[in-house]
Amino acid sequence: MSETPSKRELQRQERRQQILAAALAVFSERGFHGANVSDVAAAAGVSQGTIYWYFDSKEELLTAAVLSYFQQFEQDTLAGLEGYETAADKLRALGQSMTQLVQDMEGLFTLFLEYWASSDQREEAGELWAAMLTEYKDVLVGIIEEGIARGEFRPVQAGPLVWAVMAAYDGLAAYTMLVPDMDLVASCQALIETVVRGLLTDEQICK
Amino acid sequence: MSETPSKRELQRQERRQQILAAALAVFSERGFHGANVSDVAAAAGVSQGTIYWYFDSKEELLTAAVLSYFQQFEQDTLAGLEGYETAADKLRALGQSMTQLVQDMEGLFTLFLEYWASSDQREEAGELWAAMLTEYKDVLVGIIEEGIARGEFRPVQAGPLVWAVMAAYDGLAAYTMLVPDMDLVASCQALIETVVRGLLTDEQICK
Amino acid sequence: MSETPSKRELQRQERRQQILAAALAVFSERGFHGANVSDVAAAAGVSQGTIYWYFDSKEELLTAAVLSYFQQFEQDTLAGLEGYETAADKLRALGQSMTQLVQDMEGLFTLFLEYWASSDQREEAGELWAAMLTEYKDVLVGIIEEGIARGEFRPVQAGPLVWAVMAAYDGLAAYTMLVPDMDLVASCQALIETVVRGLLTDEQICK
Amino acid sequence: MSETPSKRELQRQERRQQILAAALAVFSERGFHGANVSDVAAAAGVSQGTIYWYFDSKEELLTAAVLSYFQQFEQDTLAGLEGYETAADKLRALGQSMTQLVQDMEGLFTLFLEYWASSDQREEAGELWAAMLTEYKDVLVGIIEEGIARGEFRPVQAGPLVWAVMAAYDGLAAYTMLVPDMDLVASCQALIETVVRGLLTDEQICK
DNA sequence: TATGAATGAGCATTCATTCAT
DNA sequence: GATGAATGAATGCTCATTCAT
Repeated sequence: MSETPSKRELQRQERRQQILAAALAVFSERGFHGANVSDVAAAAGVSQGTIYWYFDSKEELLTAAVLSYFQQFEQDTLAGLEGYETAADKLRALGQSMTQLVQDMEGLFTLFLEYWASSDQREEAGELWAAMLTEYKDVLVGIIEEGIARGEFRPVQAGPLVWAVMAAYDGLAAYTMLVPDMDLVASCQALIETVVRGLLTDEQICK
Repeated sequence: MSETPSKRELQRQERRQQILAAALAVFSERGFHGANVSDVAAAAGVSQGTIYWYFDSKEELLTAAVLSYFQQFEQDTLAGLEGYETAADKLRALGQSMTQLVQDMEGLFTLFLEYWASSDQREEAGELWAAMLTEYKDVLVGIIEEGIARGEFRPVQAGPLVWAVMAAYDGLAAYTMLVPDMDLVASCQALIETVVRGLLTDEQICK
Repeated sequence: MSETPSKRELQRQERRQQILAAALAVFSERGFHGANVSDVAAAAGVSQGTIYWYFDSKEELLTAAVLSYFQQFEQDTLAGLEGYETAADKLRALGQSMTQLVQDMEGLFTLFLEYWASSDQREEAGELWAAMLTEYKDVLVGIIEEGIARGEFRPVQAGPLVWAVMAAYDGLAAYTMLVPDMDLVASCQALIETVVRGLLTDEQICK
Repeated sequence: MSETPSKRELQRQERRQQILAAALAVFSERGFHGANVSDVAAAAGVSQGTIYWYFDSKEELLTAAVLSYFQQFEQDTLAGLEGYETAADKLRALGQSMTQLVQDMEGLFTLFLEYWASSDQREEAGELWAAMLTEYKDVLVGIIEEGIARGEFRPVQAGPLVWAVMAAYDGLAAYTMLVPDMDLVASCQALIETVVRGLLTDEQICK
């Protein structure tokens, strides 16, 4: 009845976060199939039963963990875009955020891949995922179209290109774990530079 | 008297292929974790035991299936490169092969993702993967460096860029399944075109 | 308030005993290899999973069952030694306990044999066994040495002889099942009597 | 039709021996359940199928191997009895043979135990085994009764005692593997000496 | 709320045995 | 005779999920 989220509710949220953090850590280390619920429970310092008090299934737990992580990332990143003038600079800034993300994620990325790839979840989770990616894509498309409008970029169809660029980052995250001597940062930079140059108008280049 | 490697051996190879094909089909449809060995056996028209006569484990079966598929692809693709003159055209040709691959693979790609992401294999199988990817990368790097030598491309560091492009294709394959309304072919083309343009020297662009 | 170790813990112990008893019964009837975990589960009135909640493996279950049985036997037997005066009488009393054991054990003994003989356990479990046997041996050695000190027995090296006597009982248990018309009790008595006489000093015999 | 066992037949016997030897080696090293038919086949340098050309089942293979070994032993041992005068000396001589056997057998003994203990075989194999043991027992009983007749031994019931002595040897063989620091030879000697003394008449001792 | 005990379906793998060649 | 390929029943064990306290 009270407006303040009762101490109970606060504790509940806290406990929930505690479990989510543990889940993220455990899943990203051992993979979704490799980790089991009791591992998460142990890492969170609660019993198996408690996990099911907060989440309906192992799958839902994973979804929640992944979402919470990405929502945080998205907020932080978009906020960091302020203060850049040209579309090219904005693209470069976003590129850096994504590079950072890819570096930080390590195991997390494997986890996402496995999660996508695992057959059962494709429906529900796929939609969530698609929504997040699309949101992200729209930001990038916006920047490019802005660049086109400003005469900075050639009049390309931004959408397909943006998908490819995002896919490249995700793919690179995967490669990192397979090809240890690959220079992740160099690849990210080479990509964004080449793409930005590919977008520039002839005037921008030939002036 | 005959040069042929004994009928037995032939039958053996045939049976092996039969199982590999079934494994590829079943795994790519139901995923590695989702499918069980008896599914594969049934699809191949043999008993479970027979699977183990030809492969040591479910995992090894997967590795063999995936590898055999890719080796075939690699051969075909590289053969198709003949007949193109400029580095830009070769890149475009390769881009088309990869686009085709990504389209064909559908379920296969999910499988590869799961395979990469799944925790156990990372060691042995990861190295196989890395080797294949590296081989591929070297071909692409060779083309770009040839382009640089011919004065067609700017003197970029080809390696990192190539990784990013390959990663983009793989990533797009994954996206396809998540974001149904994404235009895969358009993305592939936008990528390769933008990248090729990003590589061209100022002279090529401004002439 | 209560000293009792929580109802939970009590139930846990009870359940554990219940499973151990079932395991002993099932294993001794069908042998370790012949019986399967679900047999034990059924006999204990629990599910297979529950077995694994209490024991790590089928093998560990066997070890625990066998140990619990023997520890009980050891306690009972040693307690029964009180009240005998001469070393010879003590030996005879122990001999009777062991005879009784051998008679009761029937299937159990087969199980123990299989357990010893089965290759995997030799390491860990073998040590447990060795410890138990050694403990037992020391008791017998103590009695004989006491007899020597009292001038009742000749000054023999007790250790090796005791091993042989214990081995004889175990061997007889095995023979019982192979040679149905063998008179187990007579053999046990003949053995202990002959050995006791063999131990007596010349004075004891010739007086 | 020919009396001479045709070359075919000779080869067959040879091959059979070859398999028996391999079986004995493999089974005694890995145990009956631990070893599989293909292990034996590999050790014998033949294919699995061949094993079944010579033996009906894994079990029959084991039986044949064990029997062939023991029959050899029995022959050798009994032959060695000639040349001893007193019953006591004969007992001691037999004791030495058995000690030797127990030492040589190592893994073989484990094998026998496992074989006995394993539930299925008890019927057929048990009888074989019983027959062999009984034969052996009768020899020992004969010696003791001869000693009694000669006035060397007390008029004991030889049968039960002999079973116990034989059981002791078998038991010691088992113990050897469990209790590494047990002195097997000392135990065997202590046993036979104590038993022989236990058998001697008062006159023999007090004279 | 939280616990830990209980469940039981599900699955990879082994291996004695058979059989076409 | 001999081979090696094929079979398929059998089983230990895992783990997401449920439930009595």
